[in-house]
Amino acid sequence: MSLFNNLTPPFKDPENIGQKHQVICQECSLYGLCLPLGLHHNDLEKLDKIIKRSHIYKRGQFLFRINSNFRSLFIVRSGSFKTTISTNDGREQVTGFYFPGDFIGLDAISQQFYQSNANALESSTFCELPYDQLKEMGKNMPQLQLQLLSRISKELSRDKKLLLLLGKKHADEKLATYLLSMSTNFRKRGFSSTDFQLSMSRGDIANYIGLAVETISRLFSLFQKDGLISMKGKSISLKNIEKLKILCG
Amino acid sequence: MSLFNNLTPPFKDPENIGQKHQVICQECSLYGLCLPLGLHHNDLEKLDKIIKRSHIYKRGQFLFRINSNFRSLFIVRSGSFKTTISTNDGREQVTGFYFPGDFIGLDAISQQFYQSNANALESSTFCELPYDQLKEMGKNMPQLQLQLLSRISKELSRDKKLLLLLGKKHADEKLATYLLSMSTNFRKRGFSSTDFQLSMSRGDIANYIGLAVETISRLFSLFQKDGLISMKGKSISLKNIEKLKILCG
DNA sequence: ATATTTACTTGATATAGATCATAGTAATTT
DNA sequence: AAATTACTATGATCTATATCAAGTAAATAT
Repeated sequence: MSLFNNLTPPFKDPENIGQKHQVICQECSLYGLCLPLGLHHNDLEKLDKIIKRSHIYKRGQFLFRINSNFRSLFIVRSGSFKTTISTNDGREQVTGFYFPGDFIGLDAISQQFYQSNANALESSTFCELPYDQLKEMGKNMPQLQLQLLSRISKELSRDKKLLLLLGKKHADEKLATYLLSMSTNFRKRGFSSTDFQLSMSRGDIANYIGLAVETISRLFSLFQKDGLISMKGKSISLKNIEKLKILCG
Repeated sequence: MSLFNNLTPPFKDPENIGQKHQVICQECSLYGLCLPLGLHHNDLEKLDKIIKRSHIYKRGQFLFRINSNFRSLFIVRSGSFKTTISTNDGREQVTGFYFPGDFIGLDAISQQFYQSNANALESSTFCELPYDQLKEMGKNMPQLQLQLLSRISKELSRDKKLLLLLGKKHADEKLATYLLSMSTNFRKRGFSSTDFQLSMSRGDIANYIGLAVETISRLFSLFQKDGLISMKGKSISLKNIEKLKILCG
């Protein structure tokens, strides 16, 4: 279980479904990272009413599948998710990892359908925002619209950097970049930027940054030998952030 | 010069700078492809007033550079543009090609600064939308906000597909995918989907889809030998779209 | 018109990282 | 607790595509 699971009230019993999940936005620990940021009290209460809060989704469980009808945007509450798309013959690409406060489904807004599959990397929860209602509310809440625009622009900018990574970086640069971006993810959420748990498998990391699993394994070993990191299973500790930054390219 | 240059009033004399460019939105041939779509007459007139219409930018000329202050969004009026980002040591990645009606700069909305370089692939013109004014107008024009959101979501979805291409597709699949996406670009703008001029160099194509120029050259030769396409310089004719579609993966 | 630069093509060779093979380890199910 | 399954590590080998080399064609400058 990743540290992210501690961001919202911890769910000690994974079978404890449907309870304690109705935390309102004002009392949510994600408040500072999430959509409501900057909304007035009244507006926040309205938004609060259209948000559906999920029970726990277990590892592998799907939030939505590609080409299914687009109805809602999702915001991660606890845990983490990945999105994937595939070629016709089944080669799969991980197109994003999502952590508490992140939006999932933004690329579906312009079409009728979801543009990827989304599933949980670990036991996770999320908030669901029915898009029709959100759209309606947005008409009288410019601040909400701007937040949405800003979030989607942010993801676009992230993906452009990923294009550079996939297109031009070497294996070691890819992994260093990935580790530092995870480090930033944790720091922004108030956790240690040097010691954390990766919620995704080596396979998912490899896929996301365009490498084979074996290459990732070898690089982790190499990085450890060079004193850049130390790791045990999914726990990792960044030992030389400066060197990692240089390695990023 | 690409066919796209004929979309708006053709500029026969490339030195004819500052003339004939003040076409209003209502009379612009891009109307159906562009931002104003769905706006009421009054709103359109307001929008029209904040739009600055550019003179001709020559091949290579920059619209903006990475890390410079974000002030405006741009919409291609004629010609075409590319955006690029680089590693520290100067390896460059083309992150997008932009054609008439396309927005440039959407990934800068959430930051203070442009996230890429943008320059013209050929003699081109654009409309400039000062973002502060656009934001202000959006508060009273939900339709405008939704258009913007839809456009940015569309680009996000395009980039996700590009991640799949860069991460998982083979060289021939990459090129086939690229050619068909160009074909769609032309079709959507009312041109032939089988016969067109590529405004970008082999080098730009290669870079965009993560290959070496030499590989592109070889593949073009191979595709011609196999009767998939025929081409002379930058003019290309798709001879077997069905086979190309199968090749896409 | 001619020179010079830049873009493109094709062949020969090299290599980064994939794939294959095997074994160990951790997680999950029975 | 044992058995099955999924994940991870590491060595050996292979291959798709990059890089290097050299010539041709096209574009731009003189």
